Amino acid sequence: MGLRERKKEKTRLALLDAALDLFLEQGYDSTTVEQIAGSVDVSARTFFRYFQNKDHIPLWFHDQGEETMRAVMRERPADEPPFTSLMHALRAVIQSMRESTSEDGARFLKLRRLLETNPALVGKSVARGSETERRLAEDVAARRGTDPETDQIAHLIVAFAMGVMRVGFECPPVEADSLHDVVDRMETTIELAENSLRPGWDV
Amino acid sequence: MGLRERKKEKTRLALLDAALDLFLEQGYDSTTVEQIAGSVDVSARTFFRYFQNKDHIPLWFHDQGEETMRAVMRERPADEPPFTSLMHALRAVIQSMRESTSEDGARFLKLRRLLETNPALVGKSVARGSETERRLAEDVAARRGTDPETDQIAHLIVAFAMGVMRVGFECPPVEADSLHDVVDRMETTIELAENSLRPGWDV
DNA sequence: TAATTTATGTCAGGCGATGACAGATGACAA
DNA sequence: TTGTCATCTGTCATCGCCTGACATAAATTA
Repeated sequence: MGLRERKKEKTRLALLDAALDLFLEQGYDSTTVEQIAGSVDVSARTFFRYFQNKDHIPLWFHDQGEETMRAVMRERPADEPPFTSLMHALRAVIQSMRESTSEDGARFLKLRRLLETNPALVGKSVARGSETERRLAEDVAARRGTDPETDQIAHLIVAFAMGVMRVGFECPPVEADSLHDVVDRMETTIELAENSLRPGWDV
Repeated sequence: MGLRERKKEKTRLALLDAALDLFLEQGYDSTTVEQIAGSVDVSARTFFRYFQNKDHIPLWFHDQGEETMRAVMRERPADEPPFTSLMHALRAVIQSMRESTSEDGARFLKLRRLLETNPALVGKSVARGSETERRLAEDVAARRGTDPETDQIAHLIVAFAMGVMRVGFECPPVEADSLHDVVDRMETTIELAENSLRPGWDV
């Protein structure tokens, strides 16, 4: 990895951390992009070269999560019920969080604190999830050998799975959460969901 | 109803219709608030007195839907399983659509066409739904006599119900959809969901 | 070292959104 | 009808997000 790439990665993380800290200090809305960029000695224009827009700061982990989930989905056996595969994918996401560096873990916890104090951001996070949902529905439909446009069951499977994910991450909104707690709770939520569904509903 | 109120309602609908038509003609992003306001002979500032922001145009039906759902939820018997009540509430929403004026019906169909051509708007629509979801979860928790902050099942019930709603409304994205088709499909989706869940899961 | 690629800063500008103020318009009572 | 009051509206100024265009500086490659 050349100097150029290392510098870029460094700047990206610096912007991310500066933004998260500023958001938590003085609120999301009252923090301007100029402030974020300024505290890393970078122009505002450059900020937008690293993040598509201001919202992408609190949503950057979504991209990681989606990538992980889809990768796992491709690896699961083709004859496994899709919802089961999705739950495995979910477990993989939290597993990768468990194995993440302490810096990434800290970022995630900051993010959670940010989302708890700012419901509007939860909405934006969910909005981003809807794109993920569409892509996952395509994956599921492909596995089921159906048309992703018309296969309601495929969409329902994914919608339920993402619902499980959201509930696991967001509820209950513990104040001083540890990464470990989040992970454990997700496991609980998954079991709850699996017990709620009729066996074989997603074949 | 005085002249003042009638005028306001007229302006609101005029803005709504003008906006929807412009969005469909030239795209959501390339339509400015100034254009919308201009085509109704109103200042841009006034637009923002009728709609909180540009996004509220495609999301105005959400408010109606949420109101209907929560009203139905309050009327359902307290000992009915919450998910069942939510499905009744969903049916009430589409029933109210069935009974709506032809103008309102036309607006809804325009909206659907708009959402189909603009995935980003689906995201924003879902984002708005997340607030609804939180409020509904509080209602469900209240009925279950639990703490809405910690009752994961309440959140899961609502998350599943809203998933059913989204799938019913959005999938499949029929080109020239009639209001009747949308309504029928929602009924199918509801039955699909009810058959997927284990009886008594939501008590 | 020279040539090429890529990242950054600066500048100008559009668009969404809000506060403040003044003028127009409908509501209402004398 | 008239005058008062509440409310709606337009104008203006301003902020913040975001983008395109261009020049400069830095890293890569030959």
